[in-house]
Amino acid sequence: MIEHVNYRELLRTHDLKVTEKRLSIIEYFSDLNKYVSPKEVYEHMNALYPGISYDTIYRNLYTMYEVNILEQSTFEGELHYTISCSDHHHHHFICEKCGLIKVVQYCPVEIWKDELEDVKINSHKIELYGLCTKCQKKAA
Amino acid sequence: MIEHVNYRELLRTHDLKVTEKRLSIIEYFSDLNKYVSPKEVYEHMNALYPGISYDTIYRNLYTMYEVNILEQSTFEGELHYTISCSDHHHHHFICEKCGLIKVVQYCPVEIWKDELEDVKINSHKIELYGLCTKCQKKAA
DNA sequence: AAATTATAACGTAACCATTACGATTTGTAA
DNA sequence: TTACAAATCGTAATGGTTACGTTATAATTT
Repeated sequence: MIEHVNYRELLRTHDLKVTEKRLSIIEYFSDLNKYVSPKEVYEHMNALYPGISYDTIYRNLYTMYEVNILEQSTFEGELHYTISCSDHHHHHFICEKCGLIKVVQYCPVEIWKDELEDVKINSHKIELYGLCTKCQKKAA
Repeated sequence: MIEHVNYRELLRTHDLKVTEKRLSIIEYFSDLNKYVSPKEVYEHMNALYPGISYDTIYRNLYTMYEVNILEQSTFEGELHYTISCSDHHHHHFICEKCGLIKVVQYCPVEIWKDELEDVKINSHKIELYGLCTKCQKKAA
């Protein structure tokens, strides 16, 4: 998780102008620790800034994804974003019920590179799905 | 890859009526060995059966996915399908250039279960992306 | 083989997430 | 504080997907 310290700095680092809306979006994500859809972001932002444009939401989400402030994933056909844990390679467990994220460290990409020696692996996507501790208890 | 043998049988096994369109869709996939979008399937089918309904394409793709004749994946925000290699657990390498699929055997799901002992892992998604041998040569 | 019934396909429009765009406002640097 | 580039607004368009009443076809029964 990115440190709270200074969202202004975070945006400046990536040559993005520091705007109210952007700060507000980052703040929304900062303690969320789950993937949310643009719609959810829109609803949150529209409460704070009534009449905010879709354009502002979608473009900012994508822009911040491009510079690695956010992570993007497609879940059931829809885009979802979460704040980026930018400092090291990792993957995610995602709770199917509540969307909670847990970071997973182990990554066997080197093993796959051996298995597929004739192709060039540029990237990979790994996601684990299931129920978090809380949602397991609720289900029982 | 499912054996060519008998697509009729394949459909009957899953309590699906054997129709021309369905046979034709399976035939289209049978030697393709890559993920394609519904649009691509539509274009192929519309050439064979001019005026074919979107409904027929989308519903059949989804139906055949449900009974595991096809596999589904989301790539750049769009659904994609390929014929299912239904007989064993595996994952895919997908060529970013031409869409070619290679099957990957190794799967570390047990390691992840150890790492995340407090959650219940129900499923997982693993995909490797890069360039196949042919597309590497073309690029050079 | 004909009749019956359940499922599939047709034709078309609606839905909905996402994107586009000209006009306006705001942030930043000179 | 002026000027310019970038961001936001407001709104409409786009495009993949789904919905649905009607018609056709496959499978089952008589």
